[in-house]
Parts: sequence; C-alpha cells; structure tokens
Amino acid sequence: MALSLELITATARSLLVQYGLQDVSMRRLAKELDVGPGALYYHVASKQELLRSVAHEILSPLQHEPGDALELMLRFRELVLPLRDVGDLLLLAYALDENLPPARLLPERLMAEGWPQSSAEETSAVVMRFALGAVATEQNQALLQGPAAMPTQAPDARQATAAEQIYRRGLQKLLIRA
Amino acid sequence: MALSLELITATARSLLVQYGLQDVSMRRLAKELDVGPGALYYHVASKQELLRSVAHEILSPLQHEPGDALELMLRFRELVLPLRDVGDLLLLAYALDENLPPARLLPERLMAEGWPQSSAEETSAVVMRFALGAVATEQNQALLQGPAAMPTQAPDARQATAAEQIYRRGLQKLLIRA
DNA sequence: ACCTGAACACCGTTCAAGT
DNA sequence: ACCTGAACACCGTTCAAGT
Repeated sequence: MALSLELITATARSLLVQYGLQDVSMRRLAKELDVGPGALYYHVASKQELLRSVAHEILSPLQHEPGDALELMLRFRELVLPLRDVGDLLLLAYALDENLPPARLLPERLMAEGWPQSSAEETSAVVMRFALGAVATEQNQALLQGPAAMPTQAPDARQATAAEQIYRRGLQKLLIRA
Repeated sequence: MALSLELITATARSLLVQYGLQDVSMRRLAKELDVGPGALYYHVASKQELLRSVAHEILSPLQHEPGDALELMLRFRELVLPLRDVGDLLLLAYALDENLPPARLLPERLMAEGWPQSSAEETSAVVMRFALGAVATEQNQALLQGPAAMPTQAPDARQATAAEQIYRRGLQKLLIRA
C-alpha cells in the first residue's frame, strides 16, 4: 500500500472532516488504508503525535496569510470552525507544539504594527488562549445544542452570528495597545 | 451498595482528582463502587451527563464567592487548576450546560459594578471563553511538557508564574468597560 | 426498584513472526 | 524495511434475567 506519514495524516484529516474526531481511531484509519492496525505504528509514534501532525496540516494555510493580527485571527476561526470538533484537538496540539500556526506569526504581526516585543509576545499568548477557548466553545455548542442551528451562511449574507460577535469583541479588546 | 447519583458523582470526582480524567471510566467507576458496569446506567443517563454533574459539583463553590468579577475569575482558575486535566472536561460541560458556575454570577457581578446589561452579558461570554481556553492550555502544557515544572507554590511566595501573568492580563483587558 | 452478567461493538499499543 | 496477525488490557452502552 506504500504507507507513509503523509498518507496517514491526509487520511486522518479526511476522516476528521467527514465524520468528526470521534471517528478518527487508529483502527478505523487502518481499515481505511487496508492495513493492520499495527502497521501505522511503523510510521507514527502515537495517536497523539498523529493528531498534532493533522493539526499542523490544517493550520498551515495561516503561514501565508496577509493582513494584520485581527484578520489573521479571524481567518484562524474560519479555518477551524467547519471542522466541527477540532477545537478540543487544537488545545492538545498547542500544548504538544507551541509553534503551531499562528503562534509564531501572531507576535510578528503585532510587532509589525508597532508593538514592543515583550508585550507582543504576551498579547499573543493571551489572544491564542482566547481564540482556542472561543472556537472550542462555539463548536461544542453547535454539536450538542443545535446541529440544526449551524448557520448555513450564504457567503455574502453579512449578518454575524452571536458567536462571531463575541469572538470579534474579544479580539478587539485584547488587541488594544496598552 | 445503595448506589445513587450523588455517590457516583462523588466517586467520579475523587477518581478525577487522584488519577486524572483518563482514569474516569464507567468501568473503573463501577469497580470502585463494587457493582457491575451496567448498574451505573440505572442512575445516570450517560458518561457525558455524569461528567457534567461532576463539573457542577467542582464549580459550585463559586456560587458563594464574594468579590468583584476579576476576583471571581481568579478563584475560578484556582479551583480548576489543581484538577490537572479538567480543562477539556469543562469545555464540554459548558456546552452541555450554559448555566454552569460562574456563568450566571459573572454578568451579575459586572452589572453590580455598573455595566449595562447587554454589555455585561457579552463580556461574560467573552471572559468565559478566555478563561476556559487559558486554564485548558495551562493544564495541558503542565501535563505534557513539564510534569516537574508545575510550580509547588508556597502559598505565600507571591511571584506569579508566566501562565498566571497571562491569565491576569487577559482578564484586565477584557474587563475594561468600553 | 435496583442490580447482575453477559454480550455487542469497539479502543490504543506492542511485538513476534513473516516477506 | 515494512507489514501481518494476534494478543493485551481496556472502553461505553444495552438488556434480558434475577431479586
């Protein structure tokens, strides 16, 4: 089958997008790839490490994102939100890998906007924590309360949901230069 | 054995405190209580519902917390942080139950400090998301990077950890009246 | 009413053995 | 080098049957 880390990661990602995190098991993955479950462990150290790899792939578009810090974080939400239950995954992934995007880019952008280095770094940590909590909350609520309430946005219908409002307000306040 | 929701919840909580979330399984719980695994389901609808109940018990002290909004949220962190991996649990619990403490108390405190109702509610949602993301991040990092780095605080040694600094700064910014 | 016991349909991970 | 197959030690949940 020509197994590889790349193929495994890509398959895990498509399982995540199609069925959600609870369906991304090593055994399900192995079945999808037509190998025994043990075969995966030749290419990947653990499930945790695999999920970190998936998270990195998902977030890599942020590396080439133009715009200021606010736009970067809005793009972060847009990228993560459609993946239904990836919020919990990201919390873990950021703990495993502090350099997961946009963790490096965010302080750079702030410094480009004139923030001094030390407060740019502190603010980045604050903003990342807020963003992770906000998207995880938003996703969990969508999953548990109203799977029907997930707003099917006509991409032009520019009335923000309540959750989007809360996200923007938080960023606005946190990104005020002290 | 005189099983009950209260006994099951209390036992689950002590398992959580002693061994961490990954050791809180329905089967382990049943063994601890000397019953078959199925017996639990006579008293509790699902594991998710049980965890919500545990979360509620853990956070109930916040209901009798004096002090302003900032102090309330600092107490929240202190309450949750020692429970090692409860951050992920809380994210889920808040999605299942929007009234979990301090979700009701927080807007009340803000209004007592002179905030108008609508912005008190919005700010509460923002602050809760930040707090959840922050404690989950802090806990995950403590678990994965340095189980040794968990600062054993002499309760008087008043030098804040980096994580505590970040938490305070976030709250400060979010609690500025617009 | 409350619980047992067994079953169903799964997990992550390891590791000898094969090719 | 890469993978199989089987095993180990688990999961959450259901449900007939017992008391």
